[in-house]
Amino acid sequence: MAQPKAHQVTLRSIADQLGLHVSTVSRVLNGRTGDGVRAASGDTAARIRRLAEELGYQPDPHGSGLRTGRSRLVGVLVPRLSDLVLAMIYEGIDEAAGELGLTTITANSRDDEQTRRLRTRMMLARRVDGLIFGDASLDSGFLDELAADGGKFVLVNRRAGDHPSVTADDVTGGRLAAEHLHGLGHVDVAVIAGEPYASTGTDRTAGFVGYYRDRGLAAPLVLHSPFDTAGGRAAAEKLLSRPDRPTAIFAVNDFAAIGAMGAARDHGLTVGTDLSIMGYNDTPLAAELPIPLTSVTVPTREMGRRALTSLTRLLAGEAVESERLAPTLVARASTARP
Amino acid sequence: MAQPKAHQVTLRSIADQLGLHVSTVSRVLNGRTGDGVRAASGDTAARIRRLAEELGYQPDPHGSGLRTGRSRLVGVLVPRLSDLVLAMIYEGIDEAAGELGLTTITANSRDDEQTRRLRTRMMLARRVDGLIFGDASLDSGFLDELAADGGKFVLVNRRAGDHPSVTADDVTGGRLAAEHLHGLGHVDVAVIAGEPYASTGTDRTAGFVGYYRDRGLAAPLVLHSPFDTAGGRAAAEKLLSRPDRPTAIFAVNDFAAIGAMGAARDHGLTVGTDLSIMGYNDTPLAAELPIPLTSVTVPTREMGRRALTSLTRLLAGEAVESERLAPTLVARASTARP
DNA sequence: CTGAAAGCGCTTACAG
DNA sequence: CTGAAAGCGCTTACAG
Repeated sequence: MAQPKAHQVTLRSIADQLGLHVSTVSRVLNGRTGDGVRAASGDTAARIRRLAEELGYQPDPHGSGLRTGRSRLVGVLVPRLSDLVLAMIYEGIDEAAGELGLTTITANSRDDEQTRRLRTRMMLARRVDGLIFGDASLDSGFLDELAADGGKFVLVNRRAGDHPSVTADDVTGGRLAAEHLHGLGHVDVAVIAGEPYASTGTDRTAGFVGYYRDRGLAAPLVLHSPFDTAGGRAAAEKLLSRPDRPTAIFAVNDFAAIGAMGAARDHGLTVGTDLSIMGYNDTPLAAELPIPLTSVTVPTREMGRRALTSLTRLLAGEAVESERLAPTLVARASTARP
Repeated sequence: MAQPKAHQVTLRSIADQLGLHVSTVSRVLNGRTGDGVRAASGDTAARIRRLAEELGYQPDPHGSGLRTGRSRLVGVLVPRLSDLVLAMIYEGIDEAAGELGLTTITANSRDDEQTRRLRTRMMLARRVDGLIFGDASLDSGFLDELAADGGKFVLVNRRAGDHPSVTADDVTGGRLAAEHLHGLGHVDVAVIAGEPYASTGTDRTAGFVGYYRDRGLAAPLVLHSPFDTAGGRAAAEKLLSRPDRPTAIFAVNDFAAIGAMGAARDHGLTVGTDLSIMGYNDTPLAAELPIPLTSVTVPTREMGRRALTSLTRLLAGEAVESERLAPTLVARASTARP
């Protein structure tokens, strides 16, 4: 026998109190308002709605989920939620989900293939209706498999293969960065490029390098590194120790840029004056740093919102196109003429 | 009629293939291994387990949830996930939850009472088994109500009322900060105290102020502010504009401290030399800043893990005690002798 | 407009 | 050791 649940309000308890059948109550409470078709007579419907409201009825998702085969649950996989950019994207996703009565569950993959598979599996076990991946690797093998198995998902922040994605136009963003530094007069420039498996880093780098190359200028130095502060510091350390050290550094991520600022200080260089450094994403910190950081703004939360919208379209059977949101550059004190 | 689900593996499909009854399969697959009691003969059990494994059986939580009245879902409410400290706590919670086969859902309350109520309601509608609040307000009215209604929850990071919580010992942390600055010789000190409704800020401030008061020294200046960089900058701006400006500032949060560093620079002060600034939480950024930030380390992820453990105990009917984790101070270049 | 039935997948007390 | 039944709460095609 089932556990008696704590005097829970169910369709049945409402139906019984009103002397109606539970199916009638269900029809009314699920009735898309504004329809021509009515689920019950105006009077009956009103009585049902009033009582449901009064008792604080909340449909049990286990019941409806079991019956409909849909959970109204969306899984969101990210490299790590403690990466501010991903946290903000997730906030956008969750905000949009909440407005549609969807619930999100999230997990960190730490950009590790095995963890990615395991956590995806756990989300599928939870019967999510669809997934949003914020941790796509350019090597899209896992996603290809998942798609082949009928998995429904969209990517956010990073693109991969031909899977539908909502990203910023990172190539353009990288080009904006190059245009800015070149415009200031920087010719010897370097890129702290992030991880090679992430389209964000590689696209920004490609845009940046392309700009210099297209003008027949010396190719920028490119160094890969983790996306965090320590990674940026280590990469900048290497760059600044070279005899032909650059006059400007473009880090594909604000946190890496902050790390680079630390390395600059260690080398006795004043950022903005002796060395220009810029970041990417324009995190809330960038403007408030002791030396405000030039960065490229990306509509992070909006990216999350759109990814969720895209996913719901996909789940509704519509075809969805990838979206590329436009970045803009914000010049601050960390970059200046050489 | 129900939607035919995509050839899903169910207890029934396994039972049919093996010529067994679904209840037998259920008993075997739920059998706590290592029991003296066996759910089925060794041979039958082995066949069931082998087939389940082979087909990749994953129990449908809608079925078990409906039946047992438990969802194995935990709700986590935070002020905002884009606050790094909360993101790290959440990571700890989710990590521990995953190890126990629990799934977490999270939401931002933005420290807004109405949002807090709404999002809690949504989690309850999702039938979470229990809740973890990372956004407790010292005015614990809402939590008192929830507890009276039989809601099961623990608090994390911030304490409130007598509700079970897992926090750092913030009073001690504040005292450590005071001891450090006083030890360096700072007498004119100020506190950027955060929001008055959060125990983190008020406890750290109380510990700090208490240390100076206990020694008969002038009471530190105390200014409340938002916990973020912009808030810290604005508060420091005020402090540094005073004729009797302090020689050291204790910000109860690293991000506020970074904002204060910006304000110092605007005033032409070199942090560490002309003005000491310290933060709290020792976020990964602190050590990597151009001027490394003195801070108080708190085992953030561990706090999250323990909160989850506490909640599972509570849900199992055990009595749980509040926990206070010990903080330690990390001295860096941002604080020095006046 | 409303009722009655079926059944989604699961667990568990009961029989044998 | 295994089966059979009941029932958790819900939705939906079918009748009337």
